[in-house]
Amino acid sequence: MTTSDSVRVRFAPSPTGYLHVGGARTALFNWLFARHAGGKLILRIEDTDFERSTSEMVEGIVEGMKWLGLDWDEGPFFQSQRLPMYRARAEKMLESGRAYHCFCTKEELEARRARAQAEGRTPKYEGLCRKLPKEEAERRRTAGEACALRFAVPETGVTVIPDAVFGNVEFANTELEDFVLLRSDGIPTYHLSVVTDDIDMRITHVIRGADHLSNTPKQMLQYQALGAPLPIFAHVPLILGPDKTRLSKRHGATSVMSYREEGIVPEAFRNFLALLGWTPENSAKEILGDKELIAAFSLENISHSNAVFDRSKLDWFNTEYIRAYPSERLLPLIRHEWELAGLKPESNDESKLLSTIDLLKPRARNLKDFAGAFRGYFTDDYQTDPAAIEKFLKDDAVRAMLAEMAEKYAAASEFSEQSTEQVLRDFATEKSVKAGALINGSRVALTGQAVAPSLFAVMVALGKEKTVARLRNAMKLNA
RNA sequence: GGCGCUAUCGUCUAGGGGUUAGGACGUGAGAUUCUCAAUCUUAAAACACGGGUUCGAUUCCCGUUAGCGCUACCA
Repeated sequence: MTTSDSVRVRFAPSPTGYLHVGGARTALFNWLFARHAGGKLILRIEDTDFERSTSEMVEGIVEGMKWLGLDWDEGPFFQSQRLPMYRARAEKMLESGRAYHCFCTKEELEARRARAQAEGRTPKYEGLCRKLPKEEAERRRTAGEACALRFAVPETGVTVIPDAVFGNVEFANTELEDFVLLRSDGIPTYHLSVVTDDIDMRITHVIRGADHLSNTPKQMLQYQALGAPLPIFAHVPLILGPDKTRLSKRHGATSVMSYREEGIVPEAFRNFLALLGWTPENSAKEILGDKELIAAFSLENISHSNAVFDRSKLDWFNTEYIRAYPSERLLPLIRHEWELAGLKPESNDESKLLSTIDLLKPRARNLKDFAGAFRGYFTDDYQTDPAAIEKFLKDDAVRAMLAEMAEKYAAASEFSEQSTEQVLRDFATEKSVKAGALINGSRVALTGQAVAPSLFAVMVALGKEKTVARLRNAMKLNA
């Protein structure tokens, strides 16, 4: 057995919300680590909070991972289906004296917490029921009195977490309270279920958000109580919004799938996310495909500080990826955008669509551009940008000349980039105007936009018929 | 409040006892004149603060401040 094939990591979201950006980054890091090590990634759904967990959210998480291209090797496992295992673990800890029954009611607990707070003391479970004689606890429990199971935290000493990212992090045991393992309804809390599952699923590396760092001593104590080997913990700094507070709905899109809806290409999003909180060793470039990301990934290069989600950098990655994508790969994504925008391309000729996409993609920043600014390349059902008219077509004389020039094109036997340019330049000479004026005007008349690729390439892409028709129509384009 | 983590350009970061503190995104300027959201050139922009240690600290230590996290019979 080599160390590499023994690596087992997990992504363990709770289905109380869609797959958000932070969760996606955690999933990505786990995936990169597993693939780098040739290990396994396990998907585990932490749905022990029945109140808030829904199956739609499970689907949403799966959908988000698939969109990002993150595949897993085992699961999804559902904690809700593993309840007996948690109870068995809890029972073991009760038997070994590391856990005890607590009969305090929620109300009592809350009242005491409020009082502690009011008196300026640290609100912490005082261990009232810990002092209960075993026999009495057992008697009350069998008599049917509701009770939770608490872990008996050592009253002295420190628990030190050897974290692969942050190094040794120490917590005094006195700071920890006797946390609940099993709720009075028999449902495990997070603290019990993660530990149980991570042991049972033979997880070797726990890679998760730094928000769990403070919970980790509670988990370490259980490993010790259970005599189980400790996994390697690696806590990953959090992702913040532009105002440096934790990324949340307030900041707009936090669901991964909303980025697909915004026209982001999945690889661009993945690349962007990978570089949020991690930098590959001596790598000058930032555009990194999955293979490169996997090859370079290591826990050591994860940063210790939180990172701000920078939308403009995401947009840059998106631009780079759209440009680099072969048009064959872009086409299905663009078709999705066309559907959303209700655009039906007039041509069914796929090679024509592909060549038009190739022409356009160096100027695209977003998949939506193909259904928005570039609409006129695919359908006659488009609007001319008034600002573009204002810029290049407000002169009646120019518009009239374009209409006149349309007839030159109609009469032309050849229709190539060279010939179309020749026609225009000859016509400009004939009219004693600058070719540029005609070119800029034509651009607006032909595409509805002030920005486009080289005009003659555009003409060829549109074809003779459309070029003529749209130039003839130039007179009607009033600002 | 307590505990924990963190602190390099606006943002992501590299670096590390002696550096012109490097790169990328974004921003400004210029070039191109067939447009620009393309391309090229270029500029501005950072070691949070205060004490130590040291010949020398942005780097190591302590403190302060700030931000974030945890502090539930949520996960």
